[in-house]
Amino acid sequence: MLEPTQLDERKQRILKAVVSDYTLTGIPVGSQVLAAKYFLALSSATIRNELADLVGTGYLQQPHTSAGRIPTDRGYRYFVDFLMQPEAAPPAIRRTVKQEFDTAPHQLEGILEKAAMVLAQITENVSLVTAPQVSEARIKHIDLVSLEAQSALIILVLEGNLIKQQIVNLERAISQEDLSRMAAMLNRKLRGQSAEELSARIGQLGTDRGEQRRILERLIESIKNHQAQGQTVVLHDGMRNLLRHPEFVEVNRLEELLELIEQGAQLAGILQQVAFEKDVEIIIGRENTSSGLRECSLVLTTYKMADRVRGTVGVVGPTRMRYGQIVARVRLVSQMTSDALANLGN
Amino acid sequence: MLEPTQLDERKQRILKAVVSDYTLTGIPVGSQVLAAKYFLALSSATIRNELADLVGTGYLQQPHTSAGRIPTDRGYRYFVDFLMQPEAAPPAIRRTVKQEFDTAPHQLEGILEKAAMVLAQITENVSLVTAPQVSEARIKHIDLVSLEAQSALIILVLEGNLIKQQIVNLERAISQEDLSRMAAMLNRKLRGQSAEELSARIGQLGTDRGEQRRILERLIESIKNHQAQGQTVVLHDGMRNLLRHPEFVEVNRLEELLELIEQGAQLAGILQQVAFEKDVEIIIGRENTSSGLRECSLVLTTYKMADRVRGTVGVVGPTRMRYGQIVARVRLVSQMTSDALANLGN
DNA sequence: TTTAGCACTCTGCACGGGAGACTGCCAGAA
DNA sequence: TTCTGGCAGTCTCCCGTGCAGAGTGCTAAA
Repeated sequence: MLEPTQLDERKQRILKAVVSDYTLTGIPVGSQVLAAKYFLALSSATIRNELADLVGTGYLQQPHTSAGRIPTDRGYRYFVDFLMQPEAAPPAIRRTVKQEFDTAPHQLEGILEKAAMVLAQITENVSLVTAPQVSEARIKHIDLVSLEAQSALIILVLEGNLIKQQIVNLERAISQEDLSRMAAMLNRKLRGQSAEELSARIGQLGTDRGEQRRILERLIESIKNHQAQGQTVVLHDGMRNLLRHPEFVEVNRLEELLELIEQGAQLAGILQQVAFEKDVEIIIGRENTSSGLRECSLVLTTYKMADRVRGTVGVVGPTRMRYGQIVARVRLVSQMTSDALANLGN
Repeated sequence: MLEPTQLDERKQRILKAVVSDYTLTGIPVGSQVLAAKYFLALSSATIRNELADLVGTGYLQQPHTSAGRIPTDRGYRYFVDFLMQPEAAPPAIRRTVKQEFDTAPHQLEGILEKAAMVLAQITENVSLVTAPQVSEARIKHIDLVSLEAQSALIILVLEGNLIKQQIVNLERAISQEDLSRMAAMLNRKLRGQSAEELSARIGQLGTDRGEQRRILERLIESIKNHQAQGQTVVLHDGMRNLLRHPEFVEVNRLEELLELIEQGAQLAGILQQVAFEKDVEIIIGRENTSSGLRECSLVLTTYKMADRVRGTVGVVGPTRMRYGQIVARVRLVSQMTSDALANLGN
């Protein structure tokens, strides 16, 4: 990997200035601008030499001969790893966020939707939020509802008051009374466990309880299916914000991107594969495996519930984004989300 | 209102040809094209005279002096009311739709999501689907789950296996056993009623059951709140399709439109106000009250559950759309949605 | 009432030239 | 050795021009 020592201090300052200026203005940055705005002690000629070096080593590029410089993906990466400093969100923003979370419903999905909405708003980009894995969530309550035609509805109340439902077909019609009794029994035995743990536990119900056992098997099976289909839900908001960015005036790229976001399945895969070594993970431009994201960056972090990491919150936008600002705001929303989920209790 | 007799038969045929050709090609239609493609018996000069009349009466317009004609909103309205004939969806499309609905989950929200997805796909526009009013839906099952800190979770299973939840604060902690007993009682008394009917029924529980009554009041209240906030959910899909239409290369309009769709609240209002006199309602261009839709058309119809109209399905797209085709496809999806919901039983 | 012909208008596109921005390089200064 | 001023070169962007093409409206004749 890159070492910060690869660039001397002056080159670092110049790279930082180019990234900062370009992310703000969207205009390629020339040596004169740099000299005037950032390096009063140096002449533009000196800066030109440094810029040429930075182009040579792949941190900057030139759209055309007589244009200023813009960062390459590598340049952004260096900036993000070694030069960037998060810009704490201003009080007004913090206040808005707090207000929004205060009015969120006391329930997992509502909170995540709120998180997506707020994050899109304060970053002016597209927000992404993954819902937790169902199989890892503890079961709070099980209910069985009799439907006509020999089938029943299984209702699972999970941590965060998340509700999952599934229809099971039974061999014979079972009355609501019997189902309620069964549900009461299941509640006594299974409360507080996760669906994953359920699989192990299933033998302990005894062989004589054929019907219960079958229902339980269906239940576990359905939860696993949910998982296997890669059905991780990815909430998103703020697509409209994409249109504001000049990099998307060409509509072709945008279409691919919108499709990726609307369909969600591929995104879910990407978000789950992210290795969270640091608190905030940033994926820049061509570092993305997906072609639709080749000119985009992702800024991602996680949120927690009951002290365990449960899902991802983050932002997609053009590679030219104000990383320092966005990182701070993504972190803020992640924190508020975790707090809101903690207030749900268990 | 307009009478079909306002236009003689030849003008009708010309208007129809202009609308058809323009919706297909997107190119303003000139007199020569019309003569060559549609009116072999007439010269272009004759058609020019007719076109000039149609411009004079407001059915057509000219983008500029030396361009062909395009329909005005009024022209589209006339076309839709008197000239259009629905184009039955081809077997391949019908098959896709059927397959998608066959794989939909047995549950209201899943079916509506499927409807939105399919409709977006087969119309290549943005689909809209409203969820039913909660207050009108019959209650299948009520469950109460004890949470820590003197609160409980009310779970309502409604028609279509739609689940609604709400947290209530209690004066004192109540054990899960007591809550379950209470739930069993509520189930016996309230099953099969709608939330609206519940309000009337509340007195019959007797004054002695203070705690139950309070829970019930909260429950009704929460359902009403749901309603009052105009919280009608509007599902949508296919935003990416908008980018394909040449009318949206100018990104300004698009942004307003995307915002309208993503936020949903205003749309919900529009969709609920639609008076369904015919089976399919079409709103064209400036007939829309909302400024974001001034250059869009809506093609809307309803779906049913248990023989009652419960929600709206439809499409938003540019005014230049193939109305005949879209109407047939919206109808198809509406029908399939109603069928799928019927299979859920009650 | 329809048609042929014609002059007219407007768009779209290609071309060209000039202004502006920025560079790279070189020679001289620190 | 490092920095700087100067200068020629290059490329984009913008604007004006001119031309081809499409389509019209009008007029006069069939």
